[in-house]
Amino acid sequence: MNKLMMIDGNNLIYRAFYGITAPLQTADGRPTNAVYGFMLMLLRLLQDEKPTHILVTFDAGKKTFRHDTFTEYKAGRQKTPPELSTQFPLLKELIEALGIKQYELNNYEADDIMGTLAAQADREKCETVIVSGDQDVLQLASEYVRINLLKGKGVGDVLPHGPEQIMERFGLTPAQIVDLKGLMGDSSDNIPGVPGVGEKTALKLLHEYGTIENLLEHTDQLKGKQKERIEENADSARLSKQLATIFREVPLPLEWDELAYAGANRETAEPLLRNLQFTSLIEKIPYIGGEEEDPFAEPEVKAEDRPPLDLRIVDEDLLDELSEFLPKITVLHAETHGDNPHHAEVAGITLHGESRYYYVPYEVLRSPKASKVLDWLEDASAPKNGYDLHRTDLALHWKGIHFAGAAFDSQLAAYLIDPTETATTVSGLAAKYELPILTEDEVVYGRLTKFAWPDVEVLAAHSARKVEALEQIIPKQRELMESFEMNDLFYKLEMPLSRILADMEKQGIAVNPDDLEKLGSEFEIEIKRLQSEIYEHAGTEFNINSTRQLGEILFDKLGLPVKKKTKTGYSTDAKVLEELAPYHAIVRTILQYRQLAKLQSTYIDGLLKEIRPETGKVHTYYRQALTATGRLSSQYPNLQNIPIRLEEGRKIRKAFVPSEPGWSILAADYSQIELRVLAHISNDERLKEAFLHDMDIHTKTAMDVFGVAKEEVDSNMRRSAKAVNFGIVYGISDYGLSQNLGISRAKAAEFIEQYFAVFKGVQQYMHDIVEEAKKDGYVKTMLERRRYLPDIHNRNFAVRSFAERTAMNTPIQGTAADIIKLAMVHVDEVLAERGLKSRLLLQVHDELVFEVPPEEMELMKKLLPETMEGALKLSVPLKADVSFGDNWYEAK
DNA sequence: TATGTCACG
DNA sequence: ACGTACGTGACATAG
Repeated sequence: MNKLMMIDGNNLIYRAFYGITAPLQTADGRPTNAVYGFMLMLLRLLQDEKPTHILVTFDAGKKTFRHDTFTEYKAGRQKTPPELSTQFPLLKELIEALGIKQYELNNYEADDIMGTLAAQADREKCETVIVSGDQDVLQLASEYVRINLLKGKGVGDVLPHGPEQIMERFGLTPAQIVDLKGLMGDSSDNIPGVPGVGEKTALKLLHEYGTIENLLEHTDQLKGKQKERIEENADSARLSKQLATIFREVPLPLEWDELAYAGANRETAEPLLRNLQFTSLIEKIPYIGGEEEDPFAEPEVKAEDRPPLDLRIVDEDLLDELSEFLPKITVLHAETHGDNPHHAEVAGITLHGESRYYYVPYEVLRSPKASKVLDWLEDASAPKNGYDLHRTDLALHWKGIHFAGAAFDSQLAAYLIDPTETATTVSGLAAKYELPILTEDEVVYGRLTKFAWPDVEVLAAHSARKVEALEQIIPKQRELMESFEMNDLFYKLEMPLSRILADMEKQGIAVNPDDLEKLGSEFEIEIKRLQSEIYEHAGTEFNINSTRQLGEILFDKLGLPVKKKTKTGYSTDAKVLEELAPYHAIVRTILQYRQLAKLQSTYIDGLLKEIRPETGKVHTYYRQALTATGRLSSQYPNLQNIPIRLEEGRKIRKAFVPSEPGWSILAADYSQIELRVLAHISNDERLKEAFLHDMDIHTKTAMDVFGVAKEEVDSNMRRSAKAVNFGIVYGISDYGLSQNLGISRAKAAEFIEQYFAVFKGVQQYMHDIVEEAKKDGYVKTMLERRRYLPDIHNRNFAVRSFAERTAMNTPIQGTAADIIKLAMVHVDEVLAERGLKSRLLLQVHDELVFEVPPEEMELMKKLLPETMEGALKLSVPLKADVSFGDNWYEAK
C-alpha cells in the first residue's frame, strides 16, 4: 500500500523558526533553530505516518501567476529575517541527504504543487497526507487526502483534518474553504476579502448561501450595513476567492518513483548532522537498510546502553575514601521527593569529580563516620555546582544538615537563558543540549501516589547519569550566558540571592495561631449569617460555592439578566455581581459571603495549616526560576498575596508577628518603582520631571493629560489618570482601559491619545520596544535579563497583540524585579558587615519585610531606604518608605 | 485535572 | 474583525 506525504516546506520552516527559540547554531555560528525544529517535526511525522513516498515543496521566487491578477498579492509582507533565510540552503541540503524528494517551480507556490499532486492521488485513490500550518490547504481534503494542520505555535502537534473534521469545525465542505477565505480575506497574504466580514459573519453567510456566487445573487435578502458592504465589495470577494483557490493543474515533470522514500544514506547524512551539531538526532534518523521490521523502533540511546560510569555506592566503609576525595568534587546532586522543599524527603546525594561518581545514601550520611562529608557540605569555600541547589539546601536543612558553597546552579542558568523554557528538569536540559536521552525521574520513581524509591543501585545510576549530563550542560550554559552578557546577573545577583532566599525561608515568619483563630470565629459567625440570608432570598438551600448551582439560582430561578458567560455556564464573578446588585438584594449578600469565605478558607484555615509545629512559623518557598519577567513567586504558603486592600482581610496581617519578644516588624517598600523605571527607560522628560520633584504621579498625570492646574484635579480625574498609568505599565490597549474604568472604548482611546500627546517619550518607547522585539526576538531588562517573544510575529491579531503588550511590560516589571533583588543582596551585605541582628523575612515584589530588635530600629530606618534607593542608579531617584509596628498590620 | 474565582504587586 | 489589560498562587467544585 502506498502512502504519500507532502510537506509545505516554507510554512514548516517558518513555524520552526519562531517556535524554537533556543539559540542553536553551527560550530561557525550560523543559526540552525529552524532547521532543527523542522527536523523534529519531520522525524515525528515519519514515525507517525510511515509514508512510502514523500515530497517537500517550496515556494519559488517572488512572483507567481497570482500577481498577474492581483499585483498587491502578498504585499506588505515582512522581509524574511536573515537569520532564517540563511537556513533555507541548510535545510534543503539536509532534506536531500535524508533521501527525501523536494521540488519547487517558478511561478507557482508550494500549495499549487501539492494541490496538483493531491488531485492526482485522489484520482488514483492513493492515501495522502498534507502537512502545513496554513488553513488554505484545507480545500484539498478529500476521501483520500487528509490535512495535518499544525496546531498552536511552534512545532508541536498536528490536528488531522479530513472532510468530516472540516465539517465539524466550520460546517463547510473542503470546496467551501475558498469561499470562506474570499469573504474573510487573509491579511498575511494581503487578500482583501470583504471589509467588516470576519470568520463569524463569513460562516453564517456561507451556511445560508453556500458559495460567494450564490450569496452575491441574493444580496437583496440581506439588509443594512452588511448588504451595502457585500454589494460594494462583490468584485473583491470574487477576486479574493480566486486568489485563495489552489491551482491544481501545474505542469509537473515529477515521476511517482522519484518520490519513493526508503530512508537516509548514513554516509552522507551523518557528517552533515554532525556539522549542524545535531548529534542527538543521528541515531533517531531512519537509514536505508535499517531494521526490516520497524526502522523507527527504539532509535534513542538509552542511558543504560552507554559505557558504565565509575560509580561507587558509598557505605560506611567507603566514607574514608570519599572523605579523601572531597577536594576534587565539583558537582553535587541530591535525589529528593516532594514539591515543597521544606517537607522533602532525601534519598541520597551524588558527588562527582574527575571521572568518579559517589552516591551517598541518606542513612550513610547520618553515620558518625560521615562527619568529614558533612563538614564539606557546609563549607562555603568548597564550591559546588548542581541543579536546584536551593531545594537541596532546604531539604537538608530540615534534616539538620547544613549546606553552603553553591557556585553554579544550572537551573538558574537555564532560567536566565530562557525564563519561559518549559524544560525545567535535568533530562529536559539534556534533551535541549542534545545529550544522550536521560530516563525521566518519573519513570524511575513513579508518579504521585505510585511514588516509590527504587533499589539503591538503580537510583544511584540514574542520579549519576544526571550529574554526568550536568557536567556537559554547565559549560554550554556558561558560554551562552557569557555571550548574552549575563555574567553579572548570574554570578553577582541570582546566585547570591538564592542563598539569601534560602536563609529567609529557613528563618520563616512567626504567625500567632490564636489571632487567626479568633478572627476566624468572627468570620465564621458572619459567614453563617450571610449563608442563611442567601438561602432565604433564594427560597432554597444550595452550595453557594458552586458556580453552577449559584448560576442556576441567580439566572434561572430569579431571572436576573445574564451579563457574561463562561466556557461552562453563567459567569458569576465579582464584576458581574456588581452589575447585578441593583436587581436583587441577594447579590450583595453573595458578594460579602464570597469575600469572607475566601478569607476563611485561604487565609485563616490555609495559613493555620502551614504553621510548622517545630518553629511556630510559616516557611514559604520562593521560586526563583519560574516567572517570565524575573519576579519571584511564593508558595506553601503564598506570602505575596496576604490581603491588604479591604480592611476585613487586612486584619489577617495582625497575626504576622516578630519571633522575638520586644522586636518589631518593619516594612520597607519602593514607591512607584515601575513608573520610575519607565521614566528612566523611556527617558520621557515630563515623567522624569515629575519624579525629580517627587510629585504625586497620578495627580501629575491628570494635570498633564487634562491640561488643568493641580487644584482642579478632582478625584475622578486622578482615578482615571491612575488607571492610565497602570495601563501604560501593562502595555496599553483601549479595550483594557475601558474595562478597567467602565467607560467606552472610544473614550479610553481618547485618554490614551491625550496621554501620548503629553508623554511623547513614553509613546516612543512603546513603539521602539515592539520594534526591538520584532528584530531580536526578545526584550531585555536593564540588567540584561531576557524574555523571548516568538508570538511577536504571529499572524493572529490577538496573539500578536498579547506579545506586543508583553514586550512593553516585561522590561518595566523585570527591571523593577532586578532592582529589588539587587537591594536584597546589598541589604544582606550591609547587615552582615555591621553585624546586625535584624533579619530579612519576606519579599513582596516592591516591599521587604524585616524583624528588628529595638536597639537597631533607628539605624534600620536610616539604612534601609539608603540601601534600597541606591540599589541601581537611574536618571530619576528611587524612593523607599519604611514603617514599623508590633505586627505586619501595624507596619503600614 | 480543568475551571472559575479571587487574593496580591 | 479579531479580543486582552502585566505577573503570580490557593481554594472549591466537578468530572
